Amino acid sequence: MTLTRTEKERSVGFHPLYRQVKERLVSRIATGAWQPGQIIPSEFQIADELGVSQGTVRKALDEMTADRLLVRRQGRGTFVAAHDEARILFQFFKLTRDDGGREFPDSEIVAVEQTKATDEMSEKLAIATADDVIVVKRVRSLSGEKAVSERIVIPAARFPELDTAEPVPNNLYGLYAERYGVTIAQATETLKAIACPPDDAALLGIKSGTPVLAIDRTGIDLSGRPVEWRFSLCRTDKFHYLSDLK
Amino acid sequence: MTLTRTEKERSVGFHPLYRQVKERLVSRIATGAWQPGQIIPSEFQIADELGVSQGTVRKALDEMTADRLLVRRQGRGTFVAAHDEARILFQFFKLTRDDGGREFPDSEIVAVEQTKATDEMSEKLAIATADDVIVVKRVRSLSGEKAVSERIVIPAARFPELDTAEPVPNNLYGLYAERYGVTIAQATETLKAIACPPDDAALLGIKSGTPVLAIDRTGIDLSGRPVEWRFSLCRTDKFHYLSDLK
DNA sequence: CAGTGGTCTAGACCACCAC
DNA sequence: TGGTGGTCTAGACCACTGA
Repeated sequence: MTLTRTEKERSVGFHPLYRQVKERLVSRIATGAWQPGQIIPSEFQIADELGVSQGTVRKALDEMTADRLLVRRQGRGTFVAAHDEARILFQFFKLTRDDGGREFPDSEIVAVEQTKATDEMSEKLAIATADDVIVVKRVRSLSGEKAVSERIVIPAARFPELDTAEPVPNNLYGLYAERYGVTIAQATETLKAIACPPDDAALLGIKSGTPVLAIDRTGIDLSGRPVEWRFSLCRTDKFHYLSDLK
Repeated sequence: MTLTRTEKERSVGFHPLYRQVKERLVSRIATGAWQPGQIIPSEFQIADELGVSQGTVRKALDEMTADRLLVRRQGRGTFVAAHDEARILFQFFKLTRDDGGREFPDSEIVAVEQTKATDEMSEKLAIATADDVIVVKRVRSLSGEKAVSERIVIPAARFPELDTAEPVPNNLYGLYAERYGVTIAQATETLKAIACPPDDAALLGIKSGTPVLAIDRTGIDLSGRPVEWRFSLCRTDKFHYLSDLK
């Protein structure tokens, strides 16, 4: 049995067994041993393998479910959460039509290029200045109406050939997960109201200077490292950003 | 023992024991039997009283802690969460200085009056048209700088004499909880970028038409009913709205 | 030191699903 | 009908707090 509480661990800092189990299981997702959508072994199988009780495994799985890393289905099993559109709509896409209808946005790619990171980019992504980055610019629509103009910056080292290998899909987080094994586990967004610059105004079909919602998002992976920097300008004349405070 | 699973309950719809326990304990907070900041009985005491095991009580308390209704302190006991400034700062006040410093805002009251609800107000608060409401207008500052101009609407029936009995405090949610036994458990916010109207611009000391962040918030109590409607205009030249996506 | 919450275990039974 | 997750229980022991 590898999972145990040694005297040293006990003295330095207390890490409950179920957290050690959780760390192990998270790393199985992070390394790709467990793929998105795949079923994982039953609680008893994991418990036997790690030499702990089923209740301890359950507590680890419960936390991972709360973190949206797993999906449990009674009677069927436990599955690695996929970055499908339904999940993204719920977790990451907060812009909604004013009538309340929620839908996954369409995307129209404006540009994809690989360049050297600016100081700002390298700081946001915690990489070295002038490291290669891939920059995607696109316009997103809701119900056929242009709603968002955004620029997405990702480190080229973690996403080789994303700019050339294929057309950039609508669901980027799904691509990150399936093709590159990178799971966006959480994100931090900073919101401001600004006057829309001319270039984005032209893309969105609105007048330059119109107030728009500026969203500055940093996407974080399973190990807590920043993976993506995204800057979005959103029309809010017919749409709004939804924030639930709980 | 009052908590048990009868044949009828079983056939109609399954409600696990720990949820029944939770409902009971939540209602103790809702009715004021347990006051904010007060310690509640130990897990074993509650278990004995309700005729269930300590593990079942624990699961109910765990959920209530996740809902921020309780605060657990190892070695000391479990306490009813108070609407103190630290909690509000974390849960409800999302506007932050651009340098990242978080602080509880000061308030300067502009007007307090009791009037008849407009159609919009009565819809937001789920009350009858022309029911009495209390309207508070105030300007809030961060680091001494005016940041928010807002209007708060609450039903007069649930907050008798709030407009006259005392000066309106900075921490409104604390007043709701302590004086009126109304706990704001969660809120829904809708965000838009708009051009600042002249009146609010004057209050904030900015030019009319400047893009500002408009926040439309509905505050919900423990039973899920809307209790407060709040409309805020926020300067975002030196501040930003923080949203964590998890 | 007593009392509280936190962890871990073991076992029983229920609800749900697929075969 | 067997296997999965979900609930409930009982008991042991650990970690933390305050008197």
